[in-house]
Amino acid sequence: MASSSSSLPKLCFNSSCNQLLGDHSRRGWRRRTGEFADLCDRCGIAFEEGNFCESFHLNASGWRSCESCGKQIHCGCIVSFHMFVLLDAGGIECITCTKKSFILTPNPAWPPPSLLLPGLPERIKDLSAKNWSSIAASGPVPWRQAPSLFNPELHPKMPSEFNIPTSKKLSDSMDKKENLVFSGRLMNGGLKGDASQISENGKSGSKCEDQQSPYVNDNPHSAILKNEPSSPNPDLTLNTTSKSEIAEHSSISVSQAQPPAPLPAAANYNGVDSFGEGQAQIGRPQDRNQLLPRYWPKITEQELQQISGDSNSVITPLFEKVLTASDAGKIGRLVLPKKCAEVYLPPISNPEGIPLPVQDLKGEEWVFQFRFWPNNNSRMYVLEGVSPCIQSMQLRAGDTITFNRNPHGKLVMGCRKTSSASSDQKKGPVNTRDKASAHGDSTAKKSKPGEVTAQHNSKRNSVSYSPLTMNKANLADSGRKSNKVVENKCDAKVKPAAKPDIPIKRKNSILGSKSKRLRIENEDMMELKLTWEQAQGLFHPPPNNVPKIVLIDGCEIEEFEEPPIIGRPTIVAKNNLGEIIQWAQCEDCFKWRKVPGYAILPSRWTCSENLWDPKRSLCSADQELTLDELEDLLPSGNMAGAKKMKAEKEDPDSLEALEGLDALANVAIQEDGDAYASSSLHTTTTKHPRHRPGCSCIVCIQPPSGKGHKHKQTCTCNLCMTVKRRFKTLMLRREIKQSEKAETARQKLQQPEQSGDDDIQMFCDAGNSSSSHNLVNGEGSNNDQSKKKLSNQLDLNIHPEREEDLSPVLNSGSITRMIQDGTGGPQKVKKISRSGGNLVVSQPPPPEVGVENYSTDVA
DNA sequence: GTCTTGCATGGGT
DNA sequence: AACCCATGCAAGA
Repeated sequence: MASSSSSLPKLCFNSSCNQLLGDHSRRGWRRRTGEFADLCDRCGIAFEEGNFCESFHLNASGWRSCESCGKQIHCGCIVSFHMFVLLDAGGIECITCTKKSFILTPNPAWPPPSLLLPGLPERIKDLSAKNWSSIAASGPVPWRQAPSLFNPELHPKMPSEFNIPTSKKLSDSMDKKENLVFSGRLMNGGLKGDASQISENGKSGSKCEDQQSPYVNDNPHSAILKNEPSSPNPDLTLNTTSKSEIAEHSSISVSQAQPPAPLPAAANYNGVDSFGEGQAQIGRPQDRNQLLPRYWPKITEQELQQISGDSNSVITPLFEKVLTASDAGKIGRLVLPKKCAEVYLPPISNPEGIPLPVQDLKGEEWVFQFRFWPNNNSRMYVLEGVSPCIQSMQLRAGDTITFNRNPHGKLVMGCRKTSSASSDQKKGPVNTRDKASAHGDSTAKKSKPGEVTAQHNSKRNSVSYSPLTMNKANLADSGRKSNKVVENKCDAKVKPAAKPDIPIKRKNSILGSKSKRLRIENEDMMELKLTWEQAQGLFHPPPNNVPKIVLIDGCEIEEFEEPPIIGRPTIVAKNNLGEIIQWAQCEDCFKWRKVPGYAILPSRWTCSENLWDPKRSLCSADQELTLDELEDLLPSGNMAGAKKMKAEKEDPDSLEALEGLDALANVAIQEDGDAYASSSLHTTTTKHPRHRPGCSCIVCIQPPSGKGHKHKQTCTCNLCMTVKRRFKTLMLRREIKQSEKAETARQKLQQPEQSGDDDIQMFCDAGNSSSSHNLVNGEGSNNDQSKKKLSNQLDLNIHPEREEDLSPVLNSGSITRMIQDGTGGPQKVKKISRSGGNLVVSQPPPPEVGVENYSTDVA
């Protein structure tokens, strides 16, 4: 009897007594810590005889009468919590009367079909234990909400019946303040009244109306099953039984030696809560037919409260499932775990199934088709037509859907959304699977694929400021395609506050998944890469900030400690004095203003912000540049402003049409995913953070792909000369490396159009008209016309960064080539693999290239 | 061409 | 080894 393990002198746990306990004490009720209240002889005897509340709580509030026999029961008191059940229609019933009411049913977890159908709620409302008994078939089950759940012979046990860990473990669980409630904890009383509010010594009886101990309804079963229904003194019987079970439970707990956390946290919680003696029967499912732990309802109090709402409805958590991609997909089929379907849903014999009304959290009623498919001599249960509901609840793959039953027998769906991606990654177990893992669920523990994926994701989800992490919003502006890529191809976890799209189950990786739906095709990967690169192009590195280069999935990502600067693109040029200047276009009037070379302008910049030239700090001020100068200066793709101005000047009527064309062009450019389209004339590339405005290296002097100023074949500007020289240099290097091909290479140099069969393939920019002066072509080597057209033409509009990709360090196995867009539209960039891999390119401009001469001098 | 339906497949438990 | 179940996929609407 003595249960005290402390060496300190102890007082009787009954606060009304507090008598000093000697060596001998009597064990009272089970406390929430899992220990037992130590009582003095007098109190202990009163407890054992079932008179404790009558003796000590008589003046406390919370006494209620059994609706059937009128017996007074002190509700809400831990001492007598198991002596009554809450009636659906209100009121309580003593356990004796309850026992008379319940009998088991073959599948009593499910109410009569009539209860499944809408339209009968009123009838259901008055459903009492007797109603349930009328539909029951065999055996006493005091859990009117789901009597079958406690039919160990016919049905899998509810989590409430799973093993309870040792008291120590239970205590530990309590210490962790698990917020989960026992699945069988039905009563909203348990929701509204914190368990802790129910004093262990019964002092909180005053709150009993609001704190009807729910737990007795969960598991009084244990007492009843172990006691003869004819027990003359139910109270005493219950107490006695409890005590015997307590001992039994202790041994069970130890012998089964479950890890502290393998059980649903809910069970853990209840295993130690103040309602506790009912857990004597808690045990792990004994046979293989029982639910897998992953389906155990791990519903939290909060969720229960959400489901039960303000009503005093009693919610019975049945099972839950983490939504898969299929479940949450458009197809609208939710695969139900077989056991769950067979145990908790109405039996179906016809594959066509039956309509199954389900209520959601908002009280909305949905009717799904509950059916099965024959599958390998078995069945596969599905709920069809769940898509609207899933969408309504804004659930996605990875979220958990819970199935509960309200007192009326109606299914109520709850949900648990996975937390945001970042917290997922950082906080560890968050989703159900992880929770299960924490519980020791072996299946969950093996779910390493998810971890792999998480790592994979985290790879992309740099915490530091990188264009990648910031490119979402920007890409949204810079191109629909890019945006699409980000949304579809990047794991949603990258997106802040987004949930993972994929439940990550069994799959080794999303990218490498066997699932076609999850797999990112090579082409898409390429698209993704380009998108990242484009994103990089949008950012200026913060001043004096050297980025950290990270290689992710072969993509070079720069990370900055500080957020990158998104600056307004400008045209770098030189003035008469040879000083580096920039030409910036006013957002409002489209006029170009000269600003110092060092200036970094905000993305939206207007004349009024022209601090350097007060004379031209108003839009009304004339533009310094003539239109012709401007035309020379501007890359063709960015002539919108100039054209607009010119058109306005020459023919005001044409302006509108021109704007329309520009809009179309912009759309086209954006469609092509060119992040530069929206802005860049010359942006400081983050690929080369040292390239500041004014930098005139080979990379910086070139406009972005497709946007460049068209140079004529005979053009001898510095840029053209540089490119030509560089091309020559490249070929020479190649010549050295491939001595046996030296002769061929020289020929190619002289007749570049023939070089297409090899590595270097530069394509013309067909954006120009017939007089276009583009370069070398490889693809068209078998096309004589193309050859002629392309011969001796240099493309000065190649993407400089593509060239950088040629760096053997970064991309030794591939070479970028510009593929001519036959429509004359923006170039598309593809990377092709090189088998030879022996071309060394993209070294810094050779020394002979006088970079200082490459700036376009427009002054 | 798209959507729906029902079965098949195969990795995971 | 049997079963489960996520998902593919073909046929039909």
